[in-house]
Amino acid sequence: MTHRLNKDYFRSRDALFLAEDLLGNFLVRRYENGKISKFRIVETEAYLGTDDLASHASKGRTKRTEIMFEEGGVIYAYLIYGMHWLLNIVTGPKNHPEAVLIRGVENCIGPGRVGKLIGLDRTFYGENLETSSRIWIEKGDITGKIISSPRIGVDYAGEIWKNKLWRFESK
DNA sequence: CAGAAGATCGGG
DNA sequence: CCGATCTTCTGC
Repeated sequence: MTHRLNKDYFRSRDALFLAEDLLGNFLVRRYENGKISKFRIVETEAYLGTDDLASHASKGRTKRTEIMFEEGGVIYAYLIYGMHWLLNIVTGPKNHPEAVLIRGVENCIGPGRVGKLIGLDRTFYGENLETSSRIWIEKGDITGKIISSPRIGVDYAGEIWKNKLWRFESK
């Protein structure tokens, strides 16, 4: 028996809460050939609102970031360094730009690796996690303890934001 | 319109 | 430590 997390789950809490709460849940991918794979989420980061200078949403509403302003429960996928697709889950209510970056799943650490693992590309931008037939999140149990630390690769965001302990790992 | 930098990764 | 590789944003 499995339990697919619905839109209410993603829109009713902020990215900071959900980044930690998503640990232990399963990222589920149904590939074109029908094969279904489930990956336990073990590392995440929260990007919160327009003030957070590490968040793309701090640039304002653009064609790239507009999905972050939508109601939680959809995917924000984007290409970084010309070769890595990163998976983000939009959270919170509409017009409240937040997202959780999936940095690692069991046996596969690194946001670019996760994107490659599940075959992420631009067509996943805006995908609805409640209704999609190819990607969704299922309830799982947390194992071990959770540690938090500064987010990776955001030194450009300034002292306030780069030092936020908004990266979460289940050990 | 040109140039720089990026929520990264793998190889040497 | 450096190159890959391309989108996005900034400045002139």
